[in-house]
Amino acid sequence: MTTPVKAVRGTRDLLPPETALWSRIEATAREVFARYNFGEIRTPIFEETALFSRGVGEETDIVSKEMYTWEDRARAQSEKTQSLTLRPENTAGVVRAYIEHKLGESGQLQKLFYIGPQFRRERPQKGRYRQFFQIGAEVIGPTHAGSESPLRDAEVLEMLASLLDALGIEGWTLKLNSVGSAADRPAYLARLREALAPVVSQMCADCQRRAETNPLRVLDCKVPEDQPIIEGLPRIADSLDAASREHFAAVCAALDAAGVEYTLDHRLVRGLDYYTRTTFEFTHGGLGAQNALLGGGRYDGLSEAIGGPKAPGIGFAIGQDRLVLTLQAQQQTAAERADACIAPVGEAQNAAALRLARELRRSGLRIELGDGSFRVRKSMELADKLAWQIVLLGEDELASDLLTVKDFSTGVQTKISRADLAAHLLAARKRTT
RNA sequence: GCGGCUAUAGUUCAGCGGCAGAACGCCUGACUGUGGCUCAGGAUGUCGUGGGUUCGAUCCCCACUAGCCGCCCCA
Repeated sequence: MTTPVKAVRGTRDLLPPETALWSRIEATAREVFARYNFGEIRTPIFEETALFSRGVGEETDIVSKEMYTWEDRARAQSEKTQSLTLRPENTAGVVRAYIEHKLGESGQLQKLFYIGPQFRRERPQKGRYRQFFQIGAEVIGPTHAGSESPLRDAEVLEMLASLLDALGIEGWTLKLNSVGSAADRPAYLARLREALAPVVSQMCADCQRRAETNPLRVLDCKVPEDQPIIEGLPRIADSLDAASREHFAAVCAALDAAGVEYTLDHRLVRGLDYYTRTTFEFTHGGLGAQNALLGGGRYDGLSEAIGGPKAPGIGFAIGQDRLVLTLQAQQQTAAERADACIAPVGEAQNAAALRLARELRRSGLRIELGDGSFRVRKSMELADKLAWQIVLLGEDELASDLLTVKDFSTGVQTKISRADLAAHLLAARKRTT
């Protein structure tokens, strides 16, 4: 026997009943996005590698070691090979599409959402997969369309709070920070390096490494002994120019007015180079080491970084896998039941049963169809597992047009005329769900 | 990429250097057109893969693979 092929590391199959939860999350997200007047965008699963190296940043972990990249072969002698990459995130692709289709020329703010798989070659863990699913949105446009307005930041954050509430996620925390403009960043980094130089030798090994490779990440360190040192380091907030500071204050004021709760976290640092000014993360305690439900921020210079016009924007990506984990921990998902199971009593009633099932399904009912080769006892057992009610279809029923209907939740068995059956089952559904 | 733990029935998990186990689930019957509760029976495994030690390995050792936990990073 040949060895069976298995799903590759870090990927998995999603099966019922879990997929019902995935669908519900997507449906809720679409509803909420619609209320904020966002439209859907679908970008390709793979892009030119340069999009990510220039957009996300050559030095980020994502680009430097986590991308699925390959050389796509040339089709003809005259053609060159092309370096392609499975998208590790979707913001760069959306901004690429924004530039390519000259969406900025409309003069309108573009409000786009996406739902789809992303790929990063990390070591898999709970809540961290190599193919994972993000639900995200971007607000982007020319400055005169209001894309830089702090009100946009606040609206996006308020929308996220509403979405998590609509999904039934309990106990989330919004962490908020401003990492400053493209101009603020180098100035702050210089100050940070200066402050780190005399103290870094007293910090943990990770911090000593981070001080070299990515000093911002030192702020993220969780080692208790390092905390007093980190508290003494310069804060990003103190290095912001007046415009950034004012912008961030306006975001906070709008959130206060809307009644969205948040905590300021001056150490919140994001791992993608394109983030500027407002950055945020929604976390949930139940997720363990991967506690970020979603993350995002402003990216005022991304369009220009990949060759487009000035197009400030703000966006986020939600880890759908992590929403599923959180919701599963809150309430266990039960298999969904059909409204009714049509059970032909003998094989002679099979054809009539299919016809009845067709009628009921056309009225919008969820119907399981049994088999006349089953004994009634077995049909009852089966139906009780799959459906809320059973409709027995035997010789008597067909002759009289009065069908035997039993409701498993009450145990009550009645005779219902065929004409009234659909209405009866629909009414029962309102009670049971 | 680094460190640790784990891998046995469909599922959750016991187990022991000498015939492979439980619970739940599944199938059959008691009950030939009535489920749930009960009772009686039954089926199910390359014990993750490959090597080694041993008379003998599911068990001990090594490697690999995968999952989980932590680091890193992020969604």
